[in-house]
Amino acid sequence: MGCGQTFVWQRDAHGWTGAIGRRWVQLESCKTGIIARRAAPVSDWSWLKNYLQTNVCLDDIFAAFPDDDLHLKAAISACRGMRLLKQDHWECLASFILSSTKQITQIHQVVSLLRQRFGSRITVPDGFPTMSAFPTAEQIARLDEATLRECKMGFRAPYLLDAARRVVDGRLDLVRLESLSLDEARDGLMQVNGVGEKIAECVLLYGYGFPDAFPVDVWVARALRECYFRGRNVPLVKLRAFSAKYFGEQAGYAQQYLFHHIRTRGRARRNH
DNA sequence: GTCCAGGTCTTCC
DNA sequence: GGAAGACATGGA
Repeated sequence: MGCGQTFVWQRDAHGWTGAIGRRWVQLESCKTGIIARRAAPVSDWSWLKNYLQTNVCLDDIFAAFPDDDLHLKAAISACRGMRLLKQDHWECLASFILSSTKQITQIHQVVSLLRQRFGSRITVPDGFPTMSAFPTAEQIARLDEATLRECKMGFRAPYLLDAARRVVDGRLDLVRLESLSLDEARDGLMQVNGVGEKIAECVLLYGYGFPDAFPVDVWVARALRECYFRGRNVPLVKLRAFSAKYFGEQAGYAQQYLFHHIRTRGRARRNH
């Protein structure tokens, strides 16, 4: 949950607490799997299984990676079990619009402010802090730029507003993108002001499950240059072209493991 | 105080 | 079509 795909989960003494849609959830890993707790008893957990993509066999994913890639092998062993999530389309798009040139801790802050101020309150168990859902496109579209800027999102405010209004008035049909090819879906998302190739790929990977979406951000670019180009300053377009060919049909998973590995490795170094 | 962060857009050549 | 600068905010 701390792997940069989503910005809603908070770690506490019992694991991770967050909301999937309007459902408050607490997740705790144990030897046999994951313990999930909700505010009230439930019998149907299919929405959580879908979110966590528990039906995906990671060994099959790893088998599709390039043979004998020691960098990928190291990244996998550093965080074995990490999965790509299947998030809500709108929440994912909105969150990544807010992500450009912001540190991940700051994205969490902005998303948290947005939820608190404009999202609908959701039910939490007694004794737990209040929580709100991520505001819908309709809730955002009703606001103005100045109000959004109060959530510390700066120049990204008009971008978020543009996205929300496109979704509300139908110019952007987020459901329809599911049935398109990766290229077509990416083009669709990039109609939104403030959504470039990188943000579009993030949404298509974390919100739609396109297996070969491959966001190249500063971290992934750093990892690619270091691992596959001997640290040379290879331009972004060449890195993208290389990735599209090299990593294969499960490139998105390769990206996520490389991203997580280079970030956590850097953190470990700084702590020494 | 300075640098830079899960980028993108605009301007200028 | 590619390089350079602008854009808000705050963590490190």
